[in-house]
Amino acid sequence: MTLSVTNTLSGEREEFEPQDDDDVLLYVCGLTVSDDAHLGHARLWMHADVMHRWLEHEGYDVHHVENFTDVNEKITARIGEDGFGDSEPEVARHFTEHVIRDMRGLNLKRAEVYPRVSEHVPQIRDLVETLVEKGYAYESNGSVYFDVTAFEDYGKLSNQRVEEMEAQGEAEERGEKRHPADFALWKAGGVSEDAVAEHRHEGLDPLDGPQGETWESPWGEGRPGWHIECSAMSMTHLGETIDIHVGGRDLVFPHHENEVAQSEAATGQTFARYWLHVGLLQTEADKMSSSLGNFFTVDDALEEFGVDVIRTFYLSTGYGAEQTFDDAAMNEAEERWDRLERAYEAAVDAADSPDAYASVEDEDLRGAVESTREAFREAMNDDFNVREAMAALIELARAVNTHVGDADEYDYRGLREAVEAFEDLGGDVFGLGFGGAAEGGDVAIAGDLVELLLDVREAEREAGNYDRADELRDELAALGVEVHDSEDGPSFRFE
RNA sequence: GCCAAGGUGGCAGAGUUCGGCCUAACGCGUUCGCCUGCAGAGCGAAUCUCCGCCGGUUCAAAUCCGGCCCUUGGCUCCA
Repeated sequence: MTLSVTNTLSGEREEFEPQDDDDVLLYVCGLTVSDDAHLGHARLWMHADVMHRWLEHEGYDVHHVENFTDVNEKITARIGEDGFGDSEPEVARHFTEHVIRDMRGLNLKRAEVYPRVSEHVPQIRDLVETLVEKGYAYESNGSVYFDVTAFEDYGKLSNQRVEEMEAQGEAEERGEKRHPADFALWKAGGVSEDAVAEHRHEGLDPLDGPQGETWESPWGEGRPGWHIECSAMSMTHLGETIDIHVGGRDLVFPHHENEVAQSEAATGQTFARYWLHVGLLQTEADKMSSSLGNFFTVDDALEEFGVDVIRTFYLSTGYGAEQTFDDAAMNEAEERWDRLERAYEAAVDAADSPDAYASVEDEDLRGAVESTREAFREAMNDDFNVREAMAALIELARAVNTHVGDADEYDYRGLREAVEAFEDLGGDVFGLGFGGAAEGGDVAIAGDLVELLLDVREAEREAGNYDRADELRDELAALGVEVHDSEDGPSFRFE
């Protein structure tokens, strides 16, 4: 049973075989650091992260590179705003730091390298020079453009034809370009004032003017084009041919198409062997008036829902499909995560209880662990079908609940195996917080205090003072402590 | 107009690569039963015979073929 993925290049499902048996070269098309990241970005990261984790789980050494685009008009447009900084690098650093905090908060595995455009200008210049020398690019007024007609395979990723694009652009729109589909590899001069004005936020003095960085080049002072950066950084850190390139579906054309063209024209080698595109996150679209509050930053979402609920939300739809973010979806995610977490805690507690010392054998439980691992693996190998894999985990939760609820004596080994499956599959692969934070210090004391209150409440119950008992339970609930009565006495969990 | 992704039961969302185990997984919601002093959690059950529309292929189609409708993303220095 091997991994198969949907490759945008072929439009079909293909068996995944990395160039090297042990290593996987993974490039994730990163973010332009001109704003705080929102849940749409996080969805891409999360799916790339789960792919990374699954490949590692299957024994591969994953070399993960993810760029930050820190040279861009959108960044210069923010200069001087809200104390973000007085230069392009300062503004970029401000947002980069924020984005890294978000990534940590989302429990993403670290990439090996997070290259920045500003640190790869020499490589970009070299790449552009190579393209000019090979006849795939031409200089025009100090800018350099890629000549799409010179690259035979142009359009192979997005399935478009150069001839058809020809019809779209009127001659006067071409400006310095020979063909309307040609794109800039190197832009002459400083930042474009028009582009900056377009992204300039209100309340800023337009006379401040753009203050973007510029670099020397054989064609004069200028800045790198947008698409070239990914090619240069990918090649610098992972070589001419990578295994997997992950990106948002909105970037297939022109960005990824152009990456393929310029990279392959320069090296003569395949740029990326598998192109995996992540579907976009939709909001309740048509309420366009409230579009201000319509997009959630990662920051706010982390605050409101917590990592595990956010990850569970993303885990309920395959990476390739679109997903809608709304209250109902988040509520469902919350319920699903609670269910998993409760079952996990029940398994941990039961395995540690006196009833587990008898250690009977429950075939159903042990069978469930085994079928969960099998189903999970099969689902993940099926184009990273996270929803199916998640379903397998929930089946395990049911099996644990049934065992803990029905059995007089517990199957210690079966419970341990279940706990391990939760931690391995749900924790390591899905990045969910199973058994993560060790309880200590204040939390332990709080737990002892709750126990104390529950003892008091038990006394009230035995005395028939149910009003008082319910009051205590309600008050604890208000503090985030969920009380659960059973034959064996009360238990609780922190929400 | 062109390219791409998608239209599945109250919601959400797998399944379509390799047609039958799909009278459609997992979950959310609702209802009921067990449990409980009550509640929650848990377990069990019900709800939904149906997979955008039309036609075709087949013993058999959500899954294959043809046509149509709709939604979303992209279409040149803009992520």
